[in-house]
Amino acid sequence: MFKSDSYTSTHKRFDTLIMTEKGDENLLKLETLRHSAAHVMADAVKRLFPGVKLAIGPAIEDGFYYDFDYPKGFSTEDLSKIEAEMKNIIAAAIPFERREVPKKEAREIFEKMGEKYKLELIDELNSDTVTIYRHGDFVDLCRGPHVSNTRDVKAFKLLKVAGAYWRGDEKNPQLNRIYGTAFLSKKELEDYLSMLEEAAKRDHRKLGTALDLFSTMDEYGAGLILWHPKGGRIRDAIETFWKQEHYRNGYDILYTPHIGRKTLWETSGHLDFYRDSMYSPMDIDGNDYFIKPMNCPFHIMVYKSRMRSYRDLPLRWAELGTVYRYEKSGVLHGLLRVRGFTQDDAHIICTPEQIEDEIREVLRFSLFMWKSFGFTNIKAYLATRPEKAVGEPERWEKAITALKNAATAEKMDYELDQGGGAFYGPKIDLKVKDALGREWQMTTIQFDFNLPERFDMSYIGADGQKHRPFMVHRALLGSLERFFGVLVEHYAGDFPVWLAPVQATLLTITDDQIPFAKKIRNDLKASGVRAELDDRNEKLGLKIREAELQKTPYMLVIGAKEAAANLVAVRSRKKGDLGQMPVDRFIEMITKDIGDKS
RNA sequence: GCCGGCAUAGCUCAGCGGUAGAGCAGUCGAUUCGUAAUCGACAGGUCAACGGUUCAAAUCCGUUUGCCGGCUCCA
Repeated sequence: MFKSDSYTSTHKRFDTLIMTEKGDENLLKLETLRHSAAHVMADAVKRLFPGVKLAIGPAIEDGFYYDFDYPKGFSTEDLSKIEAEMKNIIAAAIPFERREVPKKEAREIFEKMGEKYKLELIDELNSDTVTIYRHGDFVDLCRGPHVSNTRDVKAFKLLKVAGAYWRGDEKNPQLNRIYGTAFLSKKELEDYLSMLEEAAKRDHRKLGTALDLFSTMDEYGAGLILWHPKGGRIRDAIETFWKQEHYRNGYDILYTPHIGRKTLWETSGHLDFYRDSMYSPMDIDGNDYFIKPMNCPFHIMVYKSRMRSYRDLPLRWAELGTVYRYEKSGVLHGLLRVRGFTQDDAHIICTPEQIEDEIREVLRFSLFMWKSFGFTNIKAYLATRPEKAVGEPERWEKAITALKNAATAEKMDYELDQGGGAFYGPKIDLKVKDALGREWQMTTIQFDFNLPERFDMSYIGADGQKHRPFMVHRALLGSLERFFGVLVEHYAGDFPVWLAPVQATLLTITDDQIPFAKKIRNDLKASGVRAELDDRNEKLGLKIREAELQKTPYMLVIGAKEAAANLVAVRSRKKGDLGQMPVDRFIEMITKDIGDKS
């Protein structure tokens, strides 16, 4: 017999509870609720679409899904039908019941229902017994826990249908997934839905068109980006800052080619383990050349261009290196997943004694960069040695210790991904949270025990002998394309003054002020301010509206009064009308903004 | 690559078997205006491409290209 769930029965109705920011207990409740919502949805789907087979239906970070085997597939219209049926099930207030049964019995139950995926799951479970949950006629293999009654599922919404492979493997049959979300209260559901709307409004692809920052078009190829003048301005501001800070932090800057001979990629091993991401070779004078998917082999060639002494180390070589990698057509996404992109790459080559300090410096530098771009919520993920790996274990140990110590020294909490490192070295990744609380993986600091071996890199130590250096790859922003995409969404296109493509727009009221406005614009430009003049014969209201829509930080209104008194009337996008002032004072003000990165 | 959806003017979208539409943007003209949209005229399209069904295709079918949502969340 089914009996009432021991977990859920001791708890109150969930819809009366409020989820707190980090309450583990509430998180558990939320997961329970979502998982229960997935069951209710599966029940509704089985009622509406007989013959559907169930796969899996877990709670996920912002909701839940259930995978169904239903060859016809679901349409968006089906979602509202399913929602309506779910509401019936919820209104019927059916209790959830839990039962622990021997595997054999579970097999019989699901065999009778023809649930072949469930049978596969049962066979894989290690324990002798499994738990099954039931509400009404709906029975599912499930670890639980669940809410006590279907009526506890109140605030839910189905969001989208999608294809998904059984167990995420493209060789397996494709299933139909329905995504939904559920919250403990209606209020939280509404907040979540409006967050989704806000995210859609901030979509960098939309803003990219509206603010004329960049474009992608099918005429010249998928996953390739054109940077328009305004996007170019921002990128230039980023790159200028990036270079300046790299020089300040002891880096040198390299420039390396876009293509390289086959032998280089053979030596590096890329043609063995990275070929799938590389484009076909081109023939040049009978030799195969490949477009680079990474910069490292070239940096190593620079290293090997002459003998290196321990006195030369550490070497910190950075490059804004544009690489091309094959990505499956279906995964391309605006600026966030592209086929050609510019990494803010660097390689640090150093002695074993230097790695602790070097890693700590990289981490510190990285955090400084993120802060400069307005990101303060950052998490670290440390990945250690996988089973299959190259490099001596002592080197791995030393590197992991250096990564851990650096994180501790920078007071960063890190999550440990045991065995999650690449075969050639451990790494620490940083994920940053944007203004909407979404997490993006950006920075990576990665040891490499493979390439120094393959290229036989060495330096002469104090003992006069050859030694193998340590090599670290690192990208702080990741790639300029991806970083820019995240930046656009983070600021919703409303860039701080130092990044804004147009920092000040001059707005004339009548044609009479054009000569004066031109002079002011030139003064601003001479002072390094990115200024534009809107001298069209249009009303002030229209010019202001358009400058606002372009998210220009400052508008300088110039009418007869200003021209006569040699003043500008300043309107700040953030603070509104600031009144009249001499140009010099405005330049002082905006220069301070630029310097403060505000 | 696979599943599903989508592709109409520069942008946002309507039309869904019977000769291509709107708003914004553009061009021209009028207006010279004080803090989020001045008025009018004009121009703009092989309805993504190719093939098919039909007396007739933007509309129905197929292929290709591109875009969008997924395919990593594990009873």
